[in-house]
Amino acid sequence: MPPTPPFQRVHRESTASVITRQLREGIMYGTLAPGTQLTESGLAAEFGVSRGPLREAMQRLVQEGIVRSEPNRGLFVKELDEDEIRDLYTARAAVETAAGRLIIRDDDGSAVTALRQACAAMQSAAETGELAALSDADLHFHEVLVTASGSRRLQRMHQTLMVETRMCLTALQGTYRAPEDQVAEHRRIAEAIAAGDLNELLQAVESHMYEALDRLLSTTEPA
Amino acid sequence: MPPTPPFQRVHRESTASVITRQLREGIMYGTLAPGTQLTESGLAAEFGVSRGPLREAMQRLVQEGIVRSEPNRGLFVKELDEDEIRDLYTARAAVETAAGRLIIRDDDGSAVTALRQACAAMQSAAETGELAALSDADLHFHEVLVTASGSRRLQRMHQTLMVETRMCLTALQGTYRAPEDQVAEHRRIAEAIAAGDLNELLQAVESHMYEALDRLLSTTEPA
DNA sequence: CATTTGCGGATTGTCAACAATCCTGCAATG
DNA sequence: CATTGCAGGATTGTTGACAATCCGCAAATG
Repeated sequence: MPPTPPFQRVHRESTASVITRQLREGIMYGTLAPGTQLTESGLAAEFGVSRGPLREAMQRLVQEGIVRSEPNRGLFVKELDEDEIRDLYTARAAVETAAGRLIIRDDDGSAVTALRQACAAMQSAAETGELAALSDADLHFHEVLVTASGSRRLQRMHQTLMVETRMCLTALQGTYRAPEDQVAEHRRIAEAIAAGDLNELLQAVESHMYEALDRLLSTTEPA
Repeated sequence: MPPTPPFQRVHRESTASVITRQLREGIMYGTLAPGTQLTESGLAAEFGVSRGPLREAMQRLVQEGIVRSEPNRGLFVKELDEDEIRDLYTARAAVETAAGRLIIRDDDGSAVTALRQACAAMQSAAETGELAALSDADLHFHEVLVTASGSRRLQRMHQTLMVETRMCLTALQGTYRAPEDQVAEHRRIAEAIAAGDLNELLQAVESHMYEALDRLLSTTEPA
């Protein structure tokens, strides 16, 4: 065989994958509001494909949990009530805590560097006052955290959870808070990991999620 | 409306769901060995359905991560190499630890009772020497643990992980160890939760997973 | 007037056939 | 002898059409 062929394998994305991704983004950023019915024939026409591939994409989204299927009725964008949001952040705490533990156990220093960089990015976004950028940097931090753990399964789980998180943020735009605090919370997580302090990590993640939850649910209708 | 109609709502399971479940079980218990190709036409004929529903079932399994899809080539039962197994148990530790934490935080006592019952079931299976029953009771314990946490997302994640766990156990039948130790490890987890001792819980789960991993990987080809 | 009953429209569920793609083996070629 | 080109067979990818199911609404009924 040729010694280290410098080409990367071509991989054409399947139609269903493309559709899945597009729909997912639409749901994430609110183009497809929660509760919206996703009619197969309509969407198939929009994407310019048959109903077959589209149905496959739907199956994936259903299995991901961001689309709800009512048999013989239709598919709907899942709505997140208060309990669901609570559960979402519980699950996030679980995954991100585990990721932090793995980093503490295995890291050679690169993970901590990446986390501090992510914090710095948040910091500069906070200073310039760009809230959209700050929000992106926020999510990016958590992505870095879980990616750096090296666990594919944690990454997969987290990806799904982040889609739902983005759904929440999109639905409730305008829940501002002091950007400095926001940065500080993340820095606390990063430094807990850097210090290898497990208990501090647990508390940092938990309180971070609790803060976010509190912020989200206070704006929701209290009914 | 009639006062409390004594009938429960009928809900027919979709064909894709039935097929998904059957295939999943087949994979779990080794009827479909890792690496096996799952040909659509063949399976469709076996199930007596068209390829449409079967493809949908496949999509679900792919998204669950227990079936691998090679475009234009086919679908294959996913094989678990050493790193995958390590990652699997890492993820399990993450989920079950989180479940335990939730129980410590929220439980009214019923969860602890259920866990102790599960331990008792293991104990009696260990005493009578029925290894199959012991294995079932083992898995049942972990199911109870996560179910009692009350988090739907943790449950969903765990379900997938347990399918893969069962795959491992099926593939490597005959990795025996002292049943008493096996029971003891679970009891340690249950009692850590009962005592509300977080650090003990973390260590109990971690060492339990580490034991299981060690047992699994020692029998694998060391290549 | 309240309840039931049947119809119309729309959507999902299923199917069988067609097109595109890929692997296998063999023969042709240098 | 290694490589290339080319059918043959098989499998997946896609499509459009048909059947089954469900909802909403209006007419019929007591």
